[in-house]
Amino acid sequence: MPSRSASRPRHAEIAQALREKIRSGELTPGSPLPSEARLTGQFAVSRGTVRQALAALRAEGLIAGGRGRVPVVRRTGLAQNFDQLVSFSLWARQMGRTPSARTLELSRRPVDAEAAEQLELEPGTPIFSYTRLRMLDGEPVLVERATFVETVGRLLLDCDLDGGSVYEQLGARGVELVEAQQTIAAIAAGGEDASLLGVPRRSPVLEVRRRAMDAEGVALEWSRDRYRGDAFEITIHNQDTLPRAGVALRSANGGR
Amino acid sequence: MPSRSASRPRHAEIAQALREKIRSGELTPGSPLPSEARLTGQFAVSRGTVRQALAALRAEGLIAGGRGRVPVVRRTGLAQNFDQLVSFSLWARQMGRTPSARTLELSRRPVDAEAAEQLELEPGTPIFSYTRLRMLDGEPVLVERATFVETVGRLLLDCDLDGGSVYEQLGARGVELVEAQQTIAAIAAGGEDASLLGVPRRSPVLEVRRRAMDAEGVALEWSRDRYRGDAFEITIHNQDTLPRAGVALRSANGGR
DNA sequence: TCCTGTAACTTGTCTTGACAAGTTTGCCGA
DNA sequence: TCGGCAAACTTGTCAAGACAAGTTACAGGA
Repeated sequence: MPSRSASRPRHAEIAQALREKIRSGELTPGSPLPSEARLTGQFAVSRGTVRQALAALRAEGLIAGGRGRVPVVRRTGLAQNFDQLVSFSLWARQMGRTPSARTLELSRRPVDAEAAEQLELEPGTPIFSYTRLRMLDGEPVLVERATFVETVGRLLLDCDLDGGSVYEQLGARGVELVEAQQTIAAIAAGGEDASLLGVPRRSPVLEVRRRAMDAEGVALEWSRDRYRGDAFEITIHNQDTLPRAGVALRSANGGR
Repeated sequence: MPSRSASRPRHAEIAQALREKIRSGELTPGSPLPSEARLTGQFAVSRGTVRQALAALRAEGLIAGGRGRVPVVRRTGLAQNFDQLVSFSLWARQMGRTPSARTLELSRRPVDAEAAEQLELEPGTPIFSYTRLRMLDGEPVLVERATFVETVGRLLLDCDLDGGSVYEQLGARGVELVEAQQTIAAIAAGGEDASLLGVPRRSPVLEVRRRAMDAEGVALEWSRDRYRGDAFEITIHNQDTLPRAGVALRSANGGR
């Protein structure tokens, strides 16, 4: 009977309210949440709605609990979002390092076989691709070879590739990448990568291949990033029986 | 297959049934699932139960959908549960390969400095550790150096280290690891690892350091796994703005 | 032919009610 | 004081129903 027309779903509001209580410190790790029955009263909703909100927090790993056990705060969730996960710039700034970039190439060309398969394009379809050398405090650490479908890639021409985060700039132009599949491998540095990164040939390099998609699951980007093996690690956090994980890049020698 | 028909929640059974239809190819990526109403009839449950099952598949990224839009299969999913994620044996069997193991060492000794920090133990506390060489179809691909806290490690003496999955065997003895933090790095193979894996020295190797915890978040295991770089990759799937990811090991040259 | 509006269908949200299964609490007896 | 047992409490599971909001299909008119 409540109008609630333009507002968000009730369960989302409740989840957000609880999230903020956790983030603000009102609920510290280890402290118990109110029981479902109490929350039902506090928010004046049915138990199903409360449970929907709690399920969201549980999926984020913010709370733990079980049958007969009142939910307990696990950690004060530091909001990791997609940008942070795949954006070198955002990550570096958050770590207190200074990121920079040098674009080595930006072109529009027919898609090659591999990218065609990953982006689900017909062979020969035009795409945009660039190669960038990324640096931390002036030291080269990453060679980035990205490929974008034409509709998105066209926007790259208006972006400052050597400036801020490409994802950020694309986001400002209405391109939202919200899902990605990434594959991590250890390879030996080839001649070009070795000289760009300033390491000996055949040094171990961390290769991350990324296929990024929009909300509909349409692949828009296909990239190969190559990190100096002596400078980078990738950490994965996963919990429960479900394969969900928080992923964070971490510099191996620098900040700990 | 374990009995499983005993008293598993109905929604879990439905989710599993749908998962298998997807994995078996009966439902291919792009094809629509039956509507909730139809599933309600097929499984003779209420709509809430069906939705609970679909929510699980959605969290795993297997299906997509939205209001008024019938769910659609996204991909034939791999990684399913924590065991698969960290258990070489389970993963290999599911991929149709034959895993085997050779235990090189198993000992009880005082904890070293690094493991003490990871396991949050006092320096000098006794722990159990082992080194295993893992093989796929007889070919060595992984050197595993694991450290367990004493209460868990003691159980290793009753386990068949060269037989099935250690996690499976520990699970049967009441030790449930449900959370892990893993760090992935590319390093050069040292002399010992190189000869064990049968690759040249300084070959690229994928190192996975793992800190595994029980439901209360207490660290029970600290391990360093080293995979042949030419044989293994790790794939991460993450979606939404939330840091959830499906993680699946995948053989680079062999399987698939 | 093209477009538009409506009806049917589908999923999202929310409620109420019930029982099962596990945990916590506190009382009582030894 | 200690141990065990039972009641109270809590979460997990499931049902049935109702309405809102979005999508699809189709008939009919311009």
